[in-house]
Amino acid sequence: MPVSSFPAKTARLSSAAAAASKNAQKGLQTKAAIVDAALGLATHIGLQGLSIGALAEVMRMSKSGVFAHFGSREELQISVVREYHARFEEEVFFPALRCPRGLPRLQAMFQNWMHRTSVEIDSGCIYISGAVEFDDRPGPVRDALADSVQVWLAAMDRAVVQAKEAGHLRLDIDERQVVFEIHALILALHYEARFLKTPGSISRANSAFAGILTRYGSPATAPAPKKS
Amino acid sequence: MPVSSFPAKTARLSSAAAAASKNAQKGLQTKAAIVDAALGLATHIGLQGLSIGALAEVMRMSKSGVFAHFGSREELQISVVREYHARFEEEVFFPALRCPRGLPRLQAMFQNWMHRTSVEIDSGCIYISGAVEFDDRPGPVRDALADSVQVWLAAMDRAVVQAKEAGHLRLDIDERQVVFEIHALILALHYEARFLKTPGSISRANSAFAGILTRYGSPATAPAPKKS
DNA sequence: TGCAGAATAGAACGACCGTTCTTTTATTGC
DNA sequence: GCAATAAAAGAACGGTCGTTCTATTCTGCA
Repeated sequence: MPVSSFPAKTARLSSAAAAASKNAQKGLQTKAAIVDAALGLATHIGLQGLSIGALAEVMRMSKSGVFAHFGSREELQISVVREYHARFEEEVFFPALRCPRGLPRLQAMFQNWMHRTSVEIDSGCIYISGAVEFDDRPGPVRDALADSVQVWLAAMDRAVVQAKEAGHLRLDIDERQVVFEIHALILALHYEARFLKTPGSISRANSAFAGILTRYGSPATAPAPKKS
Repeated sequence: MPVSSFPAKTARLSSAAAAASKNAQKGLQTKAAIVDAALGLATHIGLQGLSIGALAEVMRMSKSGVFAHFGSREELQISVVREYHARFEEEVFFPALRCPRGLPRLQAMFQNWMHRTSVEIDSGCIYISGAVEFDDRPGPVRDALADSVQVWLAAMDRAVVQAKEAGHLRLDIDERQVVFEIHALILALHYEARFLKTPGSISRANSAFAGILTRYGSPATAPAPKKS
């Protein structure tokens, strides 16, 4: 069962689904290539820093040629957010679903998230940069960003609940609290490694996660060993 | 002295040194008022979003009138970072120094930090927005930002070491690890409260801090009670 | 009071921005 | 292969940006 049902209206249709349903017109694959390049730019310089002129230069196209695919800069930004969302799911969430419910899946989700964040130490993360850029700038871009993040955090919530149900985590804990603390580690890793360039941040995030599992782990179960 | 030749040196001289040496001329208090307004703007829209035109409008001055005080936009941004740093110290760090070393001071530092972050849920924090805006944009603004943050994190490090020396925290822990986890809570609070508008984030950060103290607290001492 | 020098205003610059409109080129269906 | 249509280019727009230059106003000291 996919994690997201809500953003799939029409624009999501035009990016992924339509490419498969109808015979792929030229324009759609060009648009996909533009979004891909735009995502590459936006991760480094942010959604606000993303300009159509710079994007056109990367694509070796004219500004108006790029622009025509989206109709507005805002729509371009939303397309980038959706593409990022899709890749995040593909890379972090879906593979973890193959692990059994409970602690194994929760650990897989964190490990995949960590792996992606580690890569993003060099490239940047638009869930983090976008949060800063749009935190008091209401509008559809902000909504797309916030919705994507909420979907992922809700998936983490469910994983924690399942770990409780499986007896892997204590029953009296608040799953939101656990997810808050895990989310905090990712944010700190990004901040300290990408901005401050503090060495050893990755292992600090990992050992803090182990600490969380120990603290919230079911007393029946042995404290989760760090394996693999 | 013309402001144009080497803006970085002359502008810095005219901000701090001249204020102490000569009696405060008119221009200096105007400059201070500009920096104050600039800080107010930058916390909301970021250091990148801060434009001289908008700042001039707020100050009811001409663009060139504002500009002349700094010589460059970059120098304006640096002045804002320095002002933010000074206020952060004044509000978070210095008051905590009146608490005795060890756990009380560490708790005071965290509480002051939390209080400031709680206010910044509405106004924004340039240590966080600046990190995103300048994380791969090298230069003096980035350096000023990173240095300020490092100074504060180093002060937190010292507080943890002192808490170990006082026997309040376990001796085998890495102080950097503790500070990493505390920093993480602040970042998550800012993210979830300011961007996602998740209710209850403040108390989640507080209870996570209590958990950190419990986990790293000296077994000799009773687990730190949540007081005040 | 008057004058040097600082502080501010005003206009203009080149550059880039998102967007619109028109024209040309490429692709598709028959 | 040709017409219909989609895709891309090109030029231009009004706007904002940081910055520069010159002119004006204000301030402090003799």
